[in-house]
Amino acid sequence: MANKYNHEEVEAKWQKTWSERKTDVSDIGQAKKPFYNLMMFPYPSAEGLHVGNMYAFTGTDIYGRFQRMQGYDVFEPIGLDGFGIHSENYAFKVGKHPVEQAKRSEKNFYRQLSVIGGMYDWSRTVETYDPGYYRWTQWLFVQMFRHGLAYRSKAEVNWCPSCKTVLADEQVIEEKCERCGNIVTKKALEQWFFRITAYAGKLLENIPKLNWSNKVLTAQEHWIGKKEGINIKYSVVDEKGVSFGDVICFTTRPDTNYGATFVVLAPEHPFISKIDGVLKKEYADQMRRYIEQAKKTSSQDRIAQGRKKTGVFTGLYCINQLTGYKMPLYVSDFVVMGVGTGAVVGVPGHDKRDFEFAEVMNIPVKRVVVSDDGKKGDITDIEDVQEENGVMINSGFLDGMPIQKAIVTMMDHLEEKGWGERVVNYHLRDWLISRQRYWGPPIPMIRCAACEKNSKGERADMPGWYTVPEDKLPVELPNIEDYKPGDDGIAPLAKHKEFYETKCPGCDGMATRETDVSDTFLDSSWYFLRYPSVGSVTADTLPFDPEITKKWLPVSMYTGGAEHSVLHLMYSRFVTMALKDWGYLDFDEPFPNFFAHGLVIKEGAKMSKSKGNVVNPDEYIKLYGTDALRMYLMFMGPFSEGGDFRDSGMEGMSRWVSRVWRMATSSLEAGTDVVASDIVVKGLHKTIKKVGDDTAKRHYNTSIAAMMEFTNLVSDHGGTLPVSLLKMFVLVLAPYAPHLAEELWERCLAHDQVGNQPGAGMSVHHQLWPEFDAKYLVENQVSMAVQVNGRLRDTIQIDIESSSNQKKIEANAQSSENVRKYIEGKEIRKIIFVPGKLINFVV
RNA sequence: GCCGAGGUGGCGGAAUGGCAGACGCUCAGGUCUCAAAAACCUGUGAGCAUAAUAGCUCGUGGAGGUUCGACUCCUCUCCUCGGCACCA
Repeated sequence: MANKYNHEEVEAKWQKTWSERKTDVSDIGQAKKPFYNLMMFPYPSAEGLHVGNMYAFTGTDIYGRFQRMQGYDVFEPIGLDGFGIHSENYAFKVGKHPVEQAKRSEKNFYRQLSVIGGMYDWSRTVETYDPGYYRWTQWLFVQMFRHGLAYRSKAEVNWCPSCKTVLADEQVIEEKCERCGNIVTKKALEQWFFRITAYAGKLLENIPKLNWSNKVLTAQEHWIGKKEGINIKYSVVDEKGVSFGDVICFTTRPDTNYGATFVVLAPEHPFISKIDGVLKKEYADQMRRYIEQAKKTSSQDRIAQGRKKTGVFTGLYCINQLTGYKMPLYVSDFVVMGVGTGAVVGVPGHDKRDFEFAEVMNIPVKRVVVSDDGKKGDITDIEDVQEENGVMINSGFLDGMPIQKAIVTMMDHLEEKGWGERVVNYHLRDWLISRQRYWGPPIPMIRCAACEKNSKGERADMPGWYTVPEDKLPVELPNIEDYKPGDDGIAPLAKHKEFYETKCPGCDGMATRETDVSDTFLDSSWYFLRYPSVGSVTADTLPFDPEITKKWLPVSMYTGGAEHSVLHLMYSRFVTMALKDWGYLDFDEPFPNFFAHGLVIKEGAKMSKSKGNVVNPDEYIKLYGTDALRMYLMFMGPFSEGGDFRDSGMEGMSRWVSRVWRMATSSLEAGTDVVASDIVVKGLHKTIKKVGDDTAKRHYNTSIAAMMEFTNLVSDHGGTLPVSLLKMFVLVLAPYAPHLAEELWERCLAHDQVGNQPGAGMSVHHQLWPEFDAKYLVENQVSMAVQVNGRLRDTIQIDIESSSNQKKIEANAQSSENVRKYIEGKEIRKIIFVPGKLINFVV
């Protein structure tokens, strides 16, 4: 059965051969035209490689192989993002120690990755849980601290009072603990943060320079969320006019300030502790009770429960200088401390949330006349509300002004008067690094109580804190048995004296190590810098080699899922910018080109274990082969959109692979006897062009369709090709079906030079992409559409030379019986002529 | 609520403002076979109509508009999916 394609045999043969011949190992040092083709790091969290991973990797790999055939030295690395909560949770689930499970996952993942046909450089893998890697993750933390970008602050964590444990967001399901079902509350802990907000401006500013899809760029833009506004200062008094200091409110709409009727503070606002002792007892008690209550529920929970906004009056007032109005000062948990200044000036006539509060608290509603229509200037339309409540109208000096102009005018006015100051705020929050968990790199910090007392420390603003000296890195994660997250939000490592007891780098006295580990997003925020340097002479002394980095970075093309639009991509950009500012890099954007691929679904439904419709690539590879699966995945739909995996479609692709095999083998058997018709030669050149153009654009589905059209054409014209043409087709096929193409290529070479076994350097994957000859793209004859009033009435065949001769085509078209039927006896008012395309008679 | 993407045959999906439905699946019929599978061939948007695979009408979520001509551009609208969200 020489004519039956044996995918198992062929694919195994080439995987072995490529590995032996180091076909895909990049020459990092000597490369002339480096092309760093990177896909997002997979995290080996579950049973193994998911078909979604394979989809992403295949789409990336085809691009890498195509670029290599364009003459680039392509480096396509692979590794595992194996630290972090996903891997840890999976280890718990299967009852294995995370260290042990990591080894098992690694083995299984690498086995699967080695059979999906990717051109991975297996000599340079990266695993985030490898001490040789996380040593440098810790080094990065140390740099952040030294440059003032790491600091400590209180932050809320999810807390299950029943399990007495900290939960990750994904373990909180509908406000309940995923394990015991109890309501999850919030708990404030001192934790480490990275000051990513210091780079908010730069992160935003660079966005137009990035060649990313709009979707991802706008997501980043919104996430950074630049807001230009003004901080307005209000003096606070009691009913007798005694001064209590100032409260500052941030607003983006100062033009509505004539309508301001109240001010609200967040429960955590520092002003509250300031006034607590001096307030009238009745107000102070009420306020304390309210704040106590508010602390127990997070704002997300309140929204989810649809609770009405409520608050407490402090007995104090803020003076609105514009109107002289005494605005009552409230405390309410709908105001969030982390947003703006943590204090809001309430304009119920122009803001829906302010209105809701005013309604409940019985606060008057005033509206301001701005905007061109002279009626309202508004974010939220609450006209109907206005009628019911008989609100006051206040025009002020902005009467009738367009909103944008009114905002600027008011800002100028407030600044002139010294009542406010223009500020820029961002939605972006600082990056919470600490995890009260086991499976991550220990944060490389040491705290010394003695130094703290004496106000000594590595940084003046953080007494008592020292970084672990660089030559003592890594701080290795000890292999402990009680690795599960424990009581009272204490990290597992905090129960191990032998781990946390250490000497103070400052005073040499007794000190303790930080026992939280870092966020898994930190691991993946710099891995792309490590890959090219793996195995270099400097790999043990530097996180990344300067020479190599200069040559290979930034990443030429980054491919991954749009679900990482904000977090991973933002963190990587931030880390890169910081490293540049510290002098380690000479570029500030890690991924100038990023392609977001779509998601795979199964028979119209999302894949999930509970539905039992998860596609395991292993089974399909066994049944149909890697190449057929690769091509089917790419054929399902546009790579940018994802696709619907259907078993019947998989069968179809498998059939086509067999057809290609038969076409090729029978062509080789027929040998020199085959003469290709013009139409086949033309078809081949058209296919080369089409597949080349579409692959570059990552329109893999239409590339494959074009290849199918070609094999259909061959089948209609004898079914065989001369070997010289077959070789060109095999080259076009190579990025998509690397094993099949390599096998056919070898056979073609053997056919060309009988008796000479092709050598290692002859791999189809080291060949250049075939050039099409433009002369074959030109048709002798074109078919032109003949329309009457825009409706198709006939098509005519015309020589290419005459296809732009309007006179001739008019005559030709009018001789058509069907066309005559529609124009006979009518006056032709106009003729639209598109050379080579159509002619349209307007009657 | 806000932002983004998208709605095309039985299905997945093709179409620089110029012949809608490429390619594949499905289904039906046929060839081969004792039979089946595989393979190959033919057909497959709906409707009208025909000796005819001559021709006609409708048709890209819906309603309008621009245009000789609209899946494609504009306005409004409905629905689906994804992201963000008391952001002041």
